[in-house]
Amino acid sequence: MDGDGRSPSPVTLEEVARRAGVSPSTVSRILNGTARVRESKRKAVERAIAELDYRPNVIARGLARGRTMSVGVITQDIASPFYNETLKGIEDSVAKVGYAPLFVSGHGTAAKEAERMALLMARRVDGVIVLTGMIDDPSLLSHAQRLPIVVTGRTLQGPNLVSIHLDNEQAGYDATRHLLELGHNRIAHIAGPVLNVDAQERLAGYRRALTDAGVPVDERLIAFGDFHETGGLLALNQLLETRINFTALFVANDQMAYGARLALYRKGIRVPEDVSLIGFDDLPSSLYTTPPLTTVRQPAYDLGKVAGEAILRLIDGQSPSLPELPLQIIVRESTQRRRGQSFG
Amino acid sequence: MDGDGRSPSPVTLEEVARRAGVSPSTVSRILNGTARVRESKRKAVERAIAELDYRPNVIARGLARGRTMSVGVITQDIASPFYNETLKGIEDSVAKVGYAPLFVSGHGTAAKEAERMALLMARRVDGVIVLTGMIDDPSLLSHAQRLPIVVTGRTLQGPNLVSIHLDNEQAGYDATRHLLELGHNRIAHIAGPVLNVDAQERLAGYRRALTDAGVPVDERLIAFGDFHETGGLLALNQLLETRINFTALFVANDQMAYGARLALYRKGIRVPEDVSLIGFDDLPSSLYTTPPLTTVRQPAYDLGKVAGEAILRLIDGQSPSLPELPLQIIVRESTQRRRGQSFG
DNA sequence: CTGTTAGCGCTTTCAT
DNA sequence: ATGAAAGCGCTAACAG
Repeated sequence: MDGDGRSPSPVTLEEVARRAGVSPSTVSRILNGTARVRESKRKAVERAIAELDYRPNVIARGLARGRTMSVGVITQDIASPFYNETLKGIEDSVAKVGYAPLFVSGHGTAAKEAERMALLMARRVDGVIVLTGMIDDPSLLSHAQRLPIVVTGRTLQGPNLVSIHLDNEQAGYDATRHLLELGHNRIAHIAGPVLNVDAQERLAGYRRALTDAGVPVDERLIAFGDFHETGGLLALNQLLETRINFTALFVANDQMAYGARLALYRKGIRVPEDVSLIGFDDLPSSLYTTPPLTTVRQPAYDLGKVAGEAILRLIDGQSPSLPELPLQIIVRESTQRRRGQSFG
Repeated sequence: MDGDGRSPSPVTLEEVARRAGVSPSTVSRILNGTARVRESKRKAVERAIAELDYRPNVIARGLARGRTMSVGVITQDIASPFYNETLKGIEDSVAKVGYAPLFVSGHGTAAKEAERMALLMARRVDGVIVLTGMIDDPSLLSHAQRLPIVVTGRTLQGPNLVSIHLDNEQAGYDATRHLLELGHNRIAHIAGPVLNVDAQERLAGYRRALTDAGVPVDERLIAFGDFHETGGLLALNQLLETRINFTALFVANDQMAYGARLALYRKGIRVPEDVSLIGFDDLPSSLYTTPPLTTVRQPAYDLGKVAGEAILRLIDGQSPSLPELPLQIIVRESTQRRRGQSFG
């Protein structure tokens, strides 16, 4: 067999026009609501469209209008459990007005991201959303000269560019504070990649909360991971090796928290009886870990929705209004009051 | 502020031609390697391209060639933890030859999928990959008359269409068999949605394994869920309510297994000491549950890779060769030998 | 080997 | 209100 039985050439606008006995421009006008058209012609055209099952060619339209009705989305990894919700939010918001998102993986390196950006520009996307990329600010600003950009996970202003930033520092502070309020004062932290801005901010919040509470920051209680499960597991083992005691643990994202939780399980250390554990992100499955994970909820879906709406406005030449996106602690069962002497 | 500082109109092929002192066709030929061109001209064109930082307009090219260099991908939910790996596989395989995937969510309903399919066709994608859709076979076959299609999760043959099917029945059999071999004979099953083919097959495998082993199938030991965590939790509670004893549990996917695992945890039923638990999919996080989950590994990434390669071949008018994609049991720590009298 | 000439399917002046 | 014509950026015969 030789799989061929290709398309009986799709119907074109011209055929519709011919069939309806009008000119192509009239059909176009009706399709786009560009101008008033006599009712009789409109009817005829609509009939022709239905009979022929005509579907406008979005590509051709894009060429003619200079708009492709598509937006690029650069992610670190399209398979990341966190960003998937965001992608969904983007899809939902842009699809509503006929836009299609083009998702590409940046693989977490600035070089790859630059390459992907070029690819998106070659496809003439009308705008691009960069989800916490590694690409540097100046490059972003320069790309913004050619097309609208919205970027998450950093604060950056510029013509044709908006950034959506969540207050990770404050959330890191709150997470740590939650632990402090439960009476813990030996609180370890598994941070994310050193170069990751979100990770840096969460760590800063952790330090500030400790300092504010008069608890000295013990650097030996801080380990670093890669934002993946393995990283959390490794970091926890490292923490354990230092033989420094701690009764609570703040992990910079849920994936690493899962890894840490397993490492704890292996050592027979119970959660939350022996150590309280708080994560960050609130992945869908964090509600179903044993015990369900206390964590900082990131509005992943809403983030996507807001980013999608923002890029649409930018494409429209308007300046988007960015609603506040709160980070919120979700207390579940992996944290509890410290047994023995209480804090403060 | 009014975000506008739009693109200084991208360089076109014609400008390159002018600058290099050749005709547009020559530039095109060089770009596409369509014909031999004198070395001197090639050099001149290459210089012009570099100087102008020219990027071919993929859209215009698509219009002219009748190929858009993009493939559509219909998923149930682009945020599903299972299919994300698959999407990545698709992206990796098609991006290699300059193709871009267009991911759209079918929301698990035939109607939505049909709408998405129309959308993809309006964008003139060169082919589409349907990941276990709800859309019926005849519709699929009919769409295949207009463009190549590869579909997963069902067996279907046709011109311009190939299906990639994994042997879920056998895997369901193997999973149950694993439990039987550990000495269990009161084995419950949480199945997926009744209308889902994969779910049906896994259930059939479960029945066959039991029957083959001379263990009567007890319908009260079978509950149904929605393939999400909640569904697993609910189904397990339902199972518990019937007060029928079981010492092992085969759950039709990992997400529901997580839910069931939490329900067990809440009742103080230990895994694997009191009940052995085996899931299906091998989601990345199943390696990090407590205890790590025994499950059936689905080659999600490879599935995407194979699907991507297949659609490319189909687009090329060739018939793809489909490698076997094995489903394999991964024994971890959530299953163990039944205590007390052993089976057989 | 290379330039000229038509389109690809649609939108958009510009007339009428 | 509507048709004719030009053009979006590129490719692909068709002639040389």
